[in-house]
Amino acid sequence: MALEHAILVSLSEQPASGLELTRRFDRSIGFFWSATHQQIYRVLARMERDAWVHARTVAQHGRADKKVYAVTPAGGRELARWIGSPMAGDPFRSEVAVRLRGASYGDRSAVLAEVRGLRAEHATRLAHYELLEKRDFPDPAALSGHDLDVYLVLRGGIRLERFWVGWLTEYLDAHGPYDGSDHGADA
Amino acid sequence: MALEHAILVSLSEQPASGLELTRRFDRSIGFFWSATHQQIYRVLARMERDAWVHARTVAQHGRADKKVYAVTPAGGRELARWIGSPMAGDPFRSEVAVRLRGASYGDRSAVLAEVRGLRAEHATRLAHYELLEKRDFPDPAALSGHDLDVYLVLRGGIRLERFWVGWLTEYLDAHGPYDGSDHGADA
DNA sequence: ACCACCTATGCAACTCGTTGCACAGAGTGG
DNA sequence: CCACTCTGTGCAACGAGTTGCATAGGTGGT
Repeated sequence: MALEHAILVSLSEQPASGLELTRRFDRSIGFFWSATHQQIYRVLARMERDAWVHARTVAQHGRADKKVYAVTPAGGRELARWIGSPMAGDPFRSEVAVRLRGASYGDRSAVLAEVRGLRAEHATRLAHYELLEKRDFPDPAALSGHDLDVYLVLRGGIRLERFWVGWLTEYLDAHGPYDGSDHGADA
Repeated sequence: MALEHAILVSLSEQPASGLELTRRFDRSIGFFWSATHQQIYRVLARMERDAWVHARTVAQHGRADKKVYAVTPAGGRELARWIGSPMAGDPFRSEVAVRLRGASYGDRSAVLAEVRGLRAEHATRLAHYELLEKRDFPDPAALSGHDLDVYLVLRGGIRLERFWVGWLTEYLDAHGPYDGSDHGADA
């Protein structure tokens, strides 16, 4: 549904091959949209068929040739059309929430341990994002246009990680009359 | 992947028919997991085949018969197993984020209008959740067990809606040198 | 009597996404 | 030279989820 458009955004920022796109989807774009390389290749093929992108084969130093994709005018029009189309809120689908709600039907202490691990992961990611923010956007007030958009999406990632850390902490506090530190391994 | 387990949680709380489950997935459970009735019927059939649930046909007043499903011991064991299995963080996949990042390739003012509408929706939902919190959980400190879990998941919904309202507000503030109020209709 | 609508269940076809595997060229180490 | 690994591209099969439609009984309006 939207992978095509995520790819159009990414290729508009900078043309890339399938594998390069895959790496982006494991990094910056991947903060809010993930995709495997197979899916990307398949969608790229369809987009090329529809003339939304155009491939240019590039011979490389020692490696295999790569096909570098760039957005065509038709692709740009499609992206602009989609950007302006009505926006639906993202459906929130959380396996974690299902588990938390069902915790009393399983091993509560195991769930608490998992939640501690999960909170640690989110805290790590949050720290990483905050580092990126400081490093890449020292003066947010000076930003505008696409740079500002990139910054604001990073801000969204930061806010989201804070949501997770906050919620999981509330969960642990409510269920654990223990202290916040771990007597065990994780966290 | 997890719809089976979401259904197990819901049926553990209270047995239900396919349509009743569908309504739950449009309400409380649906805050963090959505499913259409077709999908629910299909998964229920598979779960019955695997003996995770057992159906009892119930004749009704005037309406058509319904099949009320309840969790079997085997289903309870499966749920307990899943609850205790390693928990992966929920992948965050946001079409909204893709649009915000790509806004400069389309009509910026249209995006801003959409974002204002979206923020209004999230604010409405937040108010609704906060009402539920006050009405159903006047004394959270007294909760324990499954009731506490239900409350904490609602708290997650509240925190998530606050995330959305906060982020979208930051986006609008950064892009709109206008005031926060709307000269138009939404917001 | 007829039509429209509601509850309740379900099938079929399709899209989206994941997983596992394949293949080809090129560099690296034994 | 052979096996291994890395990059780069791709197919096939499957599972998850959505959309559209079908059916069957009951209820209420005209």
